[in-house]
Amino acid sequence: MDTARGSSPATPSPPGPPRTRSGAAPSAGTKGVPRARREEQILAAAVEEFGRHGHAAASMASIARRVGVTKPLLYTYFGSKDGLYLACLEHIAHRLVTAVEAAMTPDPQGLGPAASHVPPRVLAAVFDVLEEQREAWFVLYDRTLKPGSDLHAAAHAHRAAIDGLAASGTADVLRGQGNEDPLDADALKHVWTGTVGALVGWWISHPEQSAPEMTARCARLLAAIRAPH
Amino acid sequence: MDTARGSSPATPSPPGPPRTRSGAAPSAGTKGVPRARREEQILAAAVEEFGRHGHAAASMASIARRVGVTKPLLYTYFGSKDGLYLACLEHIAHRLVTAVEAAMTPDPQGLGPAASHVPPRVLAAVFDVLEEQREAWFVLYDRTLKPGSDLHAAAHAHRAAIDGLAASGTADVLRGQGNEDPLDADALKHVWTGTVGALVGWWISHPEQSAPEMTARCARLLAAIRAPH
DNA sequence: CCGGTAAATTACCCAGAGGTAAATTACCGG
DNA sequence: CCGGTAATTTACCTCTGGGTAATTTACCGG
Repeated sequence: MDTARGSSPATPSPPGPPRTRSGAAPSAGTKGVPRARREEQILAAAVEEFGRHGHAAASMASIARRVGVTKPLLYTYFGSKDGLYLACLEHIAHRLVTAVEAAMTPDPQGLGPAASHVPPRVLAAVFDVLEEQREAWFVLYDRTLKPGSDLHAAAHAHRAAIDGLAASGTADVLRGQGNEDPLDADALKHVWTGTVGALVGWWISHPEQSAPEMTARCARLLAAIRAPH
Repeated sequence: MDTARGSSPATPSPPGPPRTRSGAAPSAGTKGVPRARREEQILAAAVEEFGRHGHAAASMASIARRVGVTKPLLYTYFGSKDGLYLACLEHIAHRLVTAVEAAMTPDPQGLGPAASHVPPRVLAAVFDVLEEQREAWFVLYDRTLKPGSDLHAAAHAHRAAIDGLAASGTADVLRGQGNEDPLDADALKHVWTGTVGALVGWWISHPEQSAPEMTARCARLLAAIRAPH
């Protein structure tokens, strides 16, 4: 009783291909899904599992089941649990960095956008990237990774690009205030990424909200926080 | 509510307790530590483990090892892993709620403190409670609990009291702005607790910082965020 | 039609973690 | 000095989960 068996997998079997003489057999052999597409499916399922439960609590068998496939396939494609995790890390880090970079350095003529317009733009970019895979954020920001492990280091490294962008933004805020304390800057950066995480967490528990709706809501909240009270 | 409270010595390693004929043997038999004190030690170790790695990734053996004791003792004292987790939950939820409540409704004569003074007061209270067990926060706010499980429900229930306090504070801010949207209020509450979590996370990675130092830093950061930029 | 290869499965192994029964050691009151 | 009880360990069971070897099924080019 190890892996998926019998009933139809997550994705309904593609309309044309293989299909043994019997109606729909969960037997061995190719299912006509090329490796590249399978890898995408596996990656998507893995991101969701890892993001939801954290690296340690996520199980390979569970990911395989979600895709409608068995464990060994994951191992032939990704080598190991850590290998799969690393692939997830790279995948989403790349997408997030690209989007956030674009949001922070936009219009070609002239300088960057006005400082106070940056946070909403960044949030919009993040929500857009995460729309279909909201848990992805928590793969990157997985607090349960054992400090000192390779994975912890890898996650830290992949976060570095995003954290760097966050740091440049928050540092400006503090410098404008005459605050040059590097620890304050580091802490504020942490608070910013933590806030994004909190927003994504809220979004996950409100699946009906669209990315643009989230963006609008965040604009309201940011305004409320900044107003004098 | 617990076990007998004796008049036995109270310092860490009692000067003259048991000790077999040999110098120091890891053998069976009592070590002279009364149940109540052992339970405290176990609870402390468990909070740290659960907070660091999340419920699923934490191991009983690891907790036992940290205390300098073996697994069966944990089971005779707390019944099961979930039982121990529940005990942790109750312990820290109680301490946090008490402290935050006190911070939000202080001076007996007159109304509560000025609205803008509340957040720093709450943070000070939280940092004070968590000073010696910073990871405790993440036992309460453990994102890796499987939704639908008993533990998830229990954690949610224990968070409820704190979240309620957060909600009352954040709702005021929004109402002062003319914003009555309940979803906005819920999201802002989530952002606030998330921010506290982010600050605690930063604190954990900077062990040399004292609670008062954290409080001061947060005051600076709050001011910086609220100032026009 | 035949073999090669890609896509998958079945059936395992093994370490580790939750959990338990039974024995062991020390103390304390009579 | 004796027995009861609290504190604690040793040794074990079992199930889950990462990981692997060998095998099966389907397609494709000659």
